[in-house]
Amino acid sequence: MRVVIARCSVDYSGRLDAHLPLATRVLMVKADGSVLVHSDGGSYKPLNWMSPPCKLTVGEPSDADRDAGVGQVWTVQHAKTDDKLVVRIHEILGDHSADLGVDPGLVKDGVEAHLQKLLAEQIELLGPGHQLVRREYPTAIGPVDILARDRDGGAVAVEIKRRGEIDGVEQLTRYLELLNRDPHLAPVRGVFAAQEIKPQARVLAADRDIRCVILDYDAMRGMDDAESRLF
Amino acid sequence: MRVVIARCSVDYSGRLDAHLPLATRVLMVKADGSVLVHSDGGSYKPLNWMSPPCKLTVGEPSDADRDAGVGQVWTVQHAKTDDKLVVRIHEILGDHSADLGVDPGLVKDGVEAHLQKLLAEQIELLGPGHQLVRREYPTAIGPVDILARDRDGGAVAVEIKRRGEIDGVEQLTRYLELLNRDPHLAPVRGVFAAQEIKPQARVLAADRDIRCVILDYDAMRGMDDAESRLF
DNA sequence: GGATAGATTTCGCGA
DNA sequence: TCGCGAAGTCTATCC
Repeated sequence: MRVVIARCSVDYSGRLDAHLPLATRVLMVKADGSVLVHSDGGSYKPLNWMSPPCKLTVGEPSDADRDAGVGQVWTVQHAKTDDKLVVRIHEILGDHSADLGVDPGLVKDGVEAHLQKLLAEQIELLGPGHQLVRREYPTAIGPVDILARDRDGGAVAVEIKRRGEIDGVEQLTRYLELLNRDPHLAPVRGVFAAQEIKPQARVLAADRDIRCVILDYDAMRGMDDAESRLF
Repeated sequence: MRVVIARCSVDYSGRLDAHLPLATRVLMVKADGSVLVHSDGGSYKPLNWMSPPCKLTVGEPSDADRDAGVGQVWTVQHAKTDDKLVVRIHEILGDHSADLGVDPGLVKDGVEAHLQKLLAEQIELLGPGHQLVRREYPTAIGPVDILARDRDGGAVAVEIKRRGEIDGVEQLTRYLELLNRDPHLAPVRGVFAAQEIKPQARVLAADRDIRCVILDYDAMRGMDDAESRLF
């Protein structure tokens, strides 16, 4: 890892063209050759970057660049596409290197998979008498998050999202269309379950006779802990 | 901007919980207090981070932490949510600060808006005799990118993407459904226009009788330049 | 300010 | 490798 603080201008060409005027920025060069150009603000996203696999070449400036005050030119060429990042460095204010080694990596918890697991365990949240058929019920266009039966034995397909938006309703609609072709299942009702459901998604779901269920993650997790303690 | 190279462990809690074991990493502290934790690989996305607005507090380690070799503890608390990032620093290998000033910002070219503008100007790319009605034609669920008339006066709704995927076809389908309820417009045909259209999107479009048109951005831009030079 | 659509999205999983 | 869905997505735009 090498961190350079420099006055520079940057040009990217590839999927789009972008230009950064001359200013002082932080250049981060990673061991795999990838380069990030950061300013002192914004979010975690760099102003410009080149993703690996790519190759960094340091070259001399052209006469025109030299006259404009450029000291060196970094060219970062992507290995597989024609994406290219060119950094024209006018002045280096800091240059620091360190050997970081391989990172042991991140441990995560709390995503949609967890919601799905919890809802499968607490399937009666869909209503009294509901029973789980299975998680990830396969269809021709991909698995439905949960397939269940209601108190009367009717099939229920559940799509789970952290945030319920229009896309999720569309997805569930495609599944329902397919599942309803199966005479062993039809008629299949749809349930759209999420921690939060956007108004437009709610309207679309209502229009398609899909029921919306809000999931309380903390309550479900609490229930899970309580159950764990019992056994 | 402050860049610290340190052996540290990191814990994030908020929308999820995540933990990074002890290793050497680069910590970037921006002027707005936001913090990025980078390893020597991956893409531009940090292993962990805290977005502004937030506040960084440097504190003494607890006795247990001190026994484990922790020298100082950074707590980065988000100002509006209860997201929190805790960095336990065992050893500082480098600490560099620089005043970057405000960045003049990025100049972009080549996005969807530009494609839409170019296609509106070169509407005959849809076929001889086509005429533009308007860009961003409003509907109840949002504006259609382009509404046009074909040589026979039939209405044509165009959805434009840089990369054409299933979502775009779904979006256009929703628009068509609405537009076809308007007796002044119906029947409305659909055109899915993109620089590149994924096979699955193409199949779905064909199934819904939506025509696919590939846009050659360079050619359209060249045409635009040529027209500009004429006037 | 809330909702929506785009992103040089990136990331991870499964076929 | 490709395709698809999720993301602590982030960000700009529009209402």
